[in-house]
Amino acid sequence: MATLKPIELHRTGAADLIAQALREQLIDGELRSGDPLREADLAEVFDVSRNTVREALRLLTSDGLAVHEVHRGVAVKSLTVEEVRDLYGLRELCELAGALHAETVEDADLALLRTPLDLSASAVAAGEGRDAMTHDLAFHRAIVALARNRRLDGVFVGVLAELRLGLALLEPSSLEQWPARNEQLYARFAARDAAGARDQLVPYLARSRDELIGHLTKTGRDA
Amino acid sequence: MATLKPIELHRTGAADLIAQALREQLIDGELRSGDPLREADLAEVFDVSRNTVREALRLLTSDGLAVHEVHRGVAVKSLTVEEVRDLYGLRELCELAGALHAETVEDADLALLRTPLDLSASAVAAGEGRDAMTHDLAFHRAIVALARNRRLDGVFVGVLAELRLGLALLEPSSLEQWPARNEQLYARFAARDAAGARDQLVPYLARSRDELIGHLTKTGRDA
DNA sequence: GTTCACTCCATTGTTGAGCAATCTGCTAGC
DNA sequence: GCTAGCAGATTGCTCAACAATGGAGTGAAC
Repeated sequence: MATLKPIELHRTGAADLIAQALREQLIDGELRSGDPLREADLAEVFDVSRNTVREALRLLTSDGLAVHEVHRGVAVKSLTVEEVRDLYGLRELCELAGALHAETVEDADLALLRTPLDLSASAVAAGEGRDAMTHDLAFHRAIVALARNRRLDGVFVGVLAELRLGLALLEPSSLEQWPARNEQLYARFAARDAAGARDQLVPYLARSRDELIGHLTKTGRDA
Repeated sequence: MATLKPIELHRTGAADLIAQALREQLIDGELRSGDPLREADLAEVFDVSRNTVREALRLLTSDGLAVHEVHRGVAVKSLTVEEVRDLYGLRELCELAGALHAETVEDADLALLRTPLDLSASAVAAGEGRDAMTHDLAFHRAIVALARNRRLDGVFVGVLAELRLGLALLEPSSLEQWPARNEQLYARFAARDAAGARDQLVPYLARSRDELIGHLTKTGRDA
């Protein structure tokens, strides 16, 4: 028998499913920063036992999406300005690592950059803020993936998930400028111009960071 | 009353304590890669309930120190060659980010580099392999800390913990060359020479990586 | 002798109830 | 107004149970 299915079946238990469901709600901004995640409530909502909920919450906290204080329970994480700065610093590191490989990018890689870009642009056009952001971030994930380092990809995914906690609260209008900027960035990759990509990326991220920080300091202490 | 204690008491529950205890055993190499972590056994050893053990194991797996397969339980992670390569890639990124700040390093920072260096050297001289490695890695953590990005520090700590899974199996004799190389690296920082630090660091890490990979491929498939 | 099917057992997945510890908000007393 | 202390709510952890699954062993069929 040939090795028919090298793919992992990826079966998951209830705790993982619940953690995933919560992750999506966090990312969508349905749960606001600071909201408490009460075990009993969640147990009832998802119709599982409290123990299972606890496991799910442990997963979320080690993702950095929630914080856990002993005897006070778990709450949706609030990003401080400091943390946003650090996250963007790390994000820059990841994306620059990908941009380094712009010189040797292959056509197949280029296609992987192109697809989310188009999806993001049409989502913006359609006013679908959530999808627009999802695809925009997928574009950036594709950039990081150029480094061909899975661990790096994992770090980046974590960074984005946490950033999205804050990004979800931005005005939808903020998204409108993204497609054009992403397009410029893409052009540098298509031209195999690593230095150009780098020079494009750094101010791009700085602007995005400052926009988020500005929003945080405006609407309240943290978010 | 003045703000007497701004420091967080950092109280921990049983699950965290157990996770920490296991982490230390993993780092010490007392638990070999692939060893199963059976819930019932651990519950008895630590004298806690199985549920608490489960929570601790969840923490370990999300640290990347253990792997979890549904209905098959948790086992100490085995590093593949591929993963070691990725981990070192990420490690390089982190340390280079720190090295970038060599230009502006302050005397206080320099002291933070110096201390673990000396400790490591004397541990090597005393033949204390485990301590030598601990302090050696603390030196590198201090390098990364120069970037003043806590999130980056966190990533780096995770990378090192995972790497240590494999490093623990190296021959003690491998450590003997480290102090001299660390000393050279330190000299570059003391001279505020970022480019020099960079040029020192990259081959340093490459050697370390290849040593570990060589050991892995020699002693068995993975470790 | 190999292979397949079946059974049995160890282990994990999840539940539900229960109790101690701790936090929080409220009330009573000064 | 302030503090002490008293519920009520919530978390931390335990215990016992049972279902689901995986793996090892057994034995029959080829």
